[in-house]
Amino acid sequence: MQEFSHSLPMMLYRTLDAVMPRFRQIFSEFGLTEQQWRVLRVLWQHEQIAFRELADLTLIPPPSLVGVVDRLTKSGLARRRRSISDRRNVFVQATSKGQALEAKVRPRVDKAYAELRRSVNAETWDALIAGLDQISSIDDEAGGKSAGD
Amino acid sequence: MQEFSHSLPMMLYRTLDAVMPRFRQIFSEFGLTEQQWRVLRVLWQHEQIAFRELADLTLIPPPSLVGVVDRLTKSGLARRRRSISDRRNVFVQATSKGQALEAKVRPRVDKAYAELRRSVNAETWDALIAGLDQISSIDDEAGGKSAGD
DNA sequence: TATTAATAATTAACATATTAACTAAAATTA
DNA sequence: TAATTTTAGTTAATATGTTAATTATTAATA
Repeated sequence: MQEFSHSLPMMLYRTLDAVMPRFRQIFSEFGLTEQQWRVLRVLWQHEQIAFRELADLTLIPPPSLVGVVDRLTKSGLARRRRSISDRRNVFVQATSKGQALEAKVRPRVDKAYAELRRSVNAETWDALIAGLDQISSIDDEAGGKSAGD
Repeated sequence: MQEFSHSLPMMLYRTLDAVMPRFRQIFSEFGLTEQQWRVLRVLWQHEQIAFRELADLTLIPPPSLVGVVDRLTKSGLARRRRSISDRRNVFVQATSKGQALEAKVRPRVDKAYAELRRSVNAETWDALIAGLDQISSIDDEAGGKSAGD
């Protein structure tokens, strides 16, 4: 039985702790949080996107996303739009100011990401991504809350 | 250039989202949060442990750990103890009630963990852990906040 | 020894995660 | 069509993450 410190969850958290600070450093230079960056990152490739889909793509839970979009709106970087056909739905889109930010932030982030990737052996990296992809696609049936109830 | 959705950070978050719910489910049955579990998990193998070391081993940042230990104390599962030699230092230890909890919670968690591990190919798992270990040991020099300033 | 610098834990302020409850709107059914 | 159920977004309550500032204590130095 492996050590607690080397359990999968702890390894995942430790890796995030090692990797994220360099990116958050960049985000903060532009007054962005990590979650705000993720939302913008998605908005930059969608003219407009449904709230729920935005939550899925950013991995931000809906209750949290409400606040993130609120703050992006206050910053003038994004805006909400009610669907006309189904007024329950909300679409989110980047403002022109939000769009303009891409040209400034992305190069910095992309560069940091490239540096990170270069610091790791290529096969190791690919195996890692593949492993993560495999585990993240496991159906969460344990716990009894599956879709088959 | 790979997709945003398959960037390392997003893959790590997605994996955690896939893996953690089954454990949190168990924790909640015993009135524990994930962080409280982590602290107890460490306290169970240390007669007493320095606050800072506890933060390092649980990967819980000190400001957060203050609250976690507070709540564990209110629950009667842990207690603080000031160091006599250096009154700045705080030691944390599990109460007898906190120790007793191990026999109830750990078997459940260990079982869930074993199931998780069985659901993944052995070589994939090992490669994953190895990759995470390698990346998490990268010196965070990017950002200019290294120890060499 | 008085002063200054360094440490350890904590507090503060703000943003986010988690789970449950709630509201409005739409879809379904009696 | 009225009542019921479902769905989408939001609010609420509590816990935690992140960064900076504070407090208490100790160590280092003039």
